[in-house]
Amino acid sequence: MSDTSHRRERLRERTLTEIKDLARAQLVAGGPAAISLRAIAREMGMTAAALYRYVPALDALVIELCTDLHNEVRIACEAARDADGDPDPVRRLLVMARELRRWALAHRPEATLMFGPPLPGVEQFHQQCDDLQCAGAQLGQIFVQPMLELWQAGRLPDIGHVDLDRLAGALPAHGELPIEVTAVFLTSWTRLYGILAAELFGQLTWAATDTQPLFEAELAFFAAQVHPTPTAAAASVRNS
Amino acid sequence: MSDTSHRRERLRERTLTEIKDLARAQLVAGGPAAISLRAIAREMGMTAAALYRYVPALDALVIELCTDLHNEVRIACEAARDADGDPDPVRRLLVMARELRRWALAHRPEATLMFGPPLPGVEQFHQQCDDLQCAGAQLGQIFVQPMLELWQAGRLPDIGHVDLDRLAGALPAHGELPIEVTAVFLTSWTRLYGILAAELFGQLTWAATDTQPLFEAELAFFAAQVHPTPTAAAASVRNS
DNA sequence: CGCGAAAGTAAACACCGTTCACTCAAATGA
DNA sequence: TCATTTGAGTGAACGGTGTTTACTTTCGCG
Repeated sequence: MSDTSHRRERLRERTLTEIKDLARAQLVAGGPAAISLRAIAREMGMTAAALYRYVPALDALVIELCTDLHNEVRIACEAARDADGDPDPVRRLLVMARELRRWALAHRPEATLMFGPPLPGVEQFHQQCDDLQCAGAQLGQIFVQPMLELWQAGRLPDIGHVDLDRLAGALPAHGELPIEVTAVFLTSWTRLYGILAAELFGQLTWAATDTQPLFEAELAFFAAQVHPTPTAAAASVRNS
Repeated sequence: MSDTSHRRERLRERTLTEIKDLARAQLVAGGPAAISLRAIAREMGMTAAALYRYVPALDALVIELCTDLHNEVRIACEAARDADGDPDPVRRLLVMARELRRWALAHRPEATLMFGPPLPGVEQFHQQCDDLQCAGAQLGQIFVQPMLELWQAGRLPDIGHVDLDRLAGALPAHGELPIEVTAVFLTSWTRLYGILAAELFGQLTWAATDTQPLFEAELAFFAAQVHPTPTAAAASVRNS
């Protein structure tokens, strides 16, 4: 009973992955706005209405795709980190950040969907705060974790001029992180995000065409700010 | 002859501003994707086809709206700067940056349109590099200018770890700026942009709900990096 | 084999951008 | 002043979108 039922489910899941694959293909081909249920159905030789057996609405499909992408880039960063092998937190951060940028520029439409503004109304926005940002938070966590290690080792950079009291009042409930780690993470993350998003969205095409020097400079700046451990780990600033 | 013709032109221009006003109202109400020619025409008691006497296409209308918004925020920043009156370049930069953030958060849909990814295809993207980024560049220029003054006064912050050679190879032709100024500008601009865009796009709702401490920290950090002039101007770090 | 649930279809509704042929009024020139 | 040209606006159509509803078909399970 469950055997054939499983076959059913597998078929269903296969159809759903086909839907998501086609959605991604459309995303790659024409950007986030080009994702269309009718076009997916057309390509699958089906009616658009049939897709509603698998997806409650277009928004949900886009959100799910967005979640998958967050996981994909997180796994890519983790893989790059593990492939490098260096246990030094700073080195791990640099490797992951570079992989994040590499992935984003190699998958611009996907990155635009992930890091750009949420598409339609406000519902999806809140959804992003709960469901998707779960994946988004997981992506952030792999950067938070090495910073936490740095903090535990007393190597965390000084939080420049951040008003910790006010920042502490603006944190979500689930934050069990030391406020210093949060401050350093947010500062570094938004700096990298700014360079990446600005390039992705063509915000500074009038000022520069290659943001790699800026990105590397932020990485080097961060690394230089980390308090050196007496033993080694000062040579990890070097590029890969 | 030209008298009546002028009246005609005024009427035409009045209609065009009405179109753009309604487009902006839709933008405010429902985000960039909610801008619709048919809805504008409906609200004006006209046919959608009639709008094509005033606007070549929806994309062009959005681009023009975007240009207007860039000018509007630039003028707002200039006004804040002039209202403050302090001639110190650092002080002017801080005032303008704060006004930029205040405006963006007070006009989130408009800011999303301006600072988010370009909506449809790639054509608009290039248009943004030429026509719109003309307005975008002007917005950037009011921040470049005080930095240029700082450079002339020998007070420009040290460009952290930016690879100036590589950066110099990635600049558009129209750049007659000293490379150090460009480097400092791009670094500071992308840092502020990152905080602003991240908040606008809900990218770190899982990590923080108020980015004001981060923004102020970046400003303070920049101000602290400026080489002090022998006379005064070190007290201008204070908030307004 | 027959039943029932799941999958898929067809049609409709309400939108959207855009184009084309057409009307109508107003400004222009002789 | 009168005919003409120009511009604004209309109506209909084409092709596209998301979504819902009622209906049909298919297929696994008892």
